[in-house]
Amino acid sequence: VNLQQLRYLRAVVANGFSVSRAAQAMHTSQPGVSQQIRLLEEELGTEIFVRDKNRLSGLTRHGQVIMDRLQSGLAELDYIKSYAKSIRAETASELLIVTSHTQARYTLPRVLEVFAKLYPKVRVDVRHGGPADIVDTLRSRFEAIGILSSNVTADKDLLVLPYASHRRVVIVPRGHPLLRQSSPSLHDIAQWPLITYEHSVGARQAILDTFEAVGAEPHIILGAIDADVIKACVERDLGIAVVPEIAFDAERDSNLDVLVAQDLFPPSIVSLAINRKRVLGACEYDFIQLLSGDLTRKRIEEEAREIQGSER
Amino acid sequence: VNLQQLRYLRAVVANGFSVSRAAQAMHTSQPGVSQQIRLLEEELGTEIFVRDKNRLSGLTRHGQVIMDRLQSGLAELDYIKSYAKSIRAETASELLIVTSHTQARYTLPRVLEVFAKLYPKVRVDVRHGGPADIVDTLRSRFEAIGILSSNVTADKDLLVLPYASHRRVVIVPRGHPLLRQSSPSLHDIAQWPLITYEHSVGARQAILDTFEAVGAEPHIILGAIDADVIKACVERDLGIAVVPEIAFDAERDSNLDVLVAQDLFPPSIVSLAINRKRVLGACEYDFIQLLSGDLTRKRIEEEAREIQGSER
DNA sequence: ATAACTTACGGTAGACGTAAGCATC
DNA sequence: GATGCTTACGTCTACCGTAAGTTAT
Repeated sequence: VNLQQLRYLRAVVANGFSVSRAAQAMHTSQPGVSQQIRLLEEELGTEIFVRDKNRLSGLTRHGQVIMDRLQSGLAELDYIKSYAKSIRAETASELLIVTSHTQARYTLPRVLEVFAKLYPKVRVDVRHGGPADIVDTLRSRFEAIGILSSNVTADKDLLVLPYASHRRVVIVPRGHPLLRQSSPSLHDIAQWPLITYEHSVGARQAILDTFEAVGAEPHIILGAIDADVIKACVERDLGIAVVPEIAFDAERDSNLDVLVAQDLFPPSIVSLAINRKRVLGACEYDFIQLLSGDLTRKRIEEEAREIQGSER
Repeated sequence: VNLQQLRYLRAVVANGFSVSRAAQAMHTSQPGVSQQIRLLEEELGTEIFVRDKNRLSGLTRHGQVIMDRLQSGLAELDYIKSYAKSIRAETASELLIVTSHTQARYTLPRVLEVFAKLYPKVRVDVRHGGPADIVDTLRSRFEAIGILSSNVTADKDLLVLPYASHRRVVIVPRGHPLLRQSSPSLHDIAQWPLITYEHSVGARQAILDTFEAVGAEPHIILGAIDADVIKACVERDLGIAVVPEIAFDAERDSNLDVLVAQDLFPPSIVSLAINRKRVLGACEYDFIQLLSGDLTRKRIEEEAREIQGSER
């Protein structure tokens, strides 16, 4: 068994069971990948992929178990390389930030601006995705730093530290009838077509749950991936929306109004999330502290030590 | 980076930083191991081992982090092979049981006898060691099945299911003065030289804690690794001892007597422990159910599902 | 006919083993 | 001088890429 074979396997899965795309991604030839996978299956004595009409189409039952172990195993080993690279450079040479679109768009830029001055040579990659994507990435790439704007269910592999809370507001087109009500209720708001996030975004569920808790049934007219799209749609009077306060800028969004009934929706809790196995360096700690002064190195080290308990 | 290199690395650590012994263990030549490790260190750009007078003597600070990830990563990948082997054979071809000496000696034989009839072709390896060894093995070899006779601190990687409780008894040489007391206290018992387990055995601490709780200070005259040695010593009147009731056999141990004051010591809780990542097959479930009828397949599957929660 | 995986085959890198070299006790 | 790690070097395996083959849409 060879590491390369396992990487090929992972690449094939990551590329939707396409050997050709996997080969491209791995900068190698397609037959090589094909053959190595066959060899591996032969050596293990079990089919990993379901072959459908001479094409890979999925994982066998056993393949799923194998891929599970393979993913986490390779993640560990890959981190060794990432870690080695970071210590070689003394200070990290790149940061991988995974976060929600809202954070990437409305809070990170300020942080990145300051950070870039502190560490002009560090490349920062920002990815955004839904909570599931973020957690997935934190699991498979230990070096990533996650910023989640949803309440992630406690995860034994991750260290999750809430550090901020953003109020949510209802935005409406300028001069909207709702503005005339002194303190509109959730039921009042539910009367109007609602524009909200797409399924993969964590905030969607939080918002819908709030309506549901009081028995209100909003009519969702559109699900968008980010607040910018939502705002654009609200401007065009397609409906109203609930967004984090930080996504609203009174100057730029002059075509929108905010309802005063602020606290109808629970705030969005922003947390830092990192893989427990991650070893942070000075650069990372500085970045994190820029997110929130509360997240000091000392505190993070304490929190990290906490739950572990029984490590040898 | 090559899988083989990583295996060499692990072998060197496992063999007390001896390259030669690692090479032997890996059935290869010493120079090969030496060179591959150098190559790996070069590729990673960091020293993993502390070299002391042309000899490896420990891990560097970075080496520790690397080895940590490497151990768990390789464990995952090795399990793939183990798993593949087990599905190839339809029923498992071997079981690895790790347990305390007491269990291995006094409860397992009966179980193994029945199991051998059910699965005559399955080879069963029984290892014994202290709680730390057992947990270590369960962490690095997922295929292992652990039977712990101590209360293991909750471990996120392991599924621990208590299934039995053994009373502890005080054994004394036949006709010992203590037998004349109607119900001796812990203080009375502490008057006599005590033979107990060695440090690595979990029961030692449980027993000493019991004395300490009432302020008694037994004089430990000997620490042995297993109950058989302890019994032999008690027979020769070196002292008295506290052992699980199952370790005492009235017929065979005719030179010993048991104190009637039974419940002075807390019982020894016996638990099944398996790695959460382990996939159990019919053979394993049958083995486990032989340990205790309560440990049905259904129950184990339920318990396994429980704490996970947030897996993708 | 095209797209995708598989088989066939030759070249080459790199892992392994032997043998010699060095350092420490 | 014995032990144990390192360097040097030749061999040989096996991985990879090219090219041709197969299969299904």
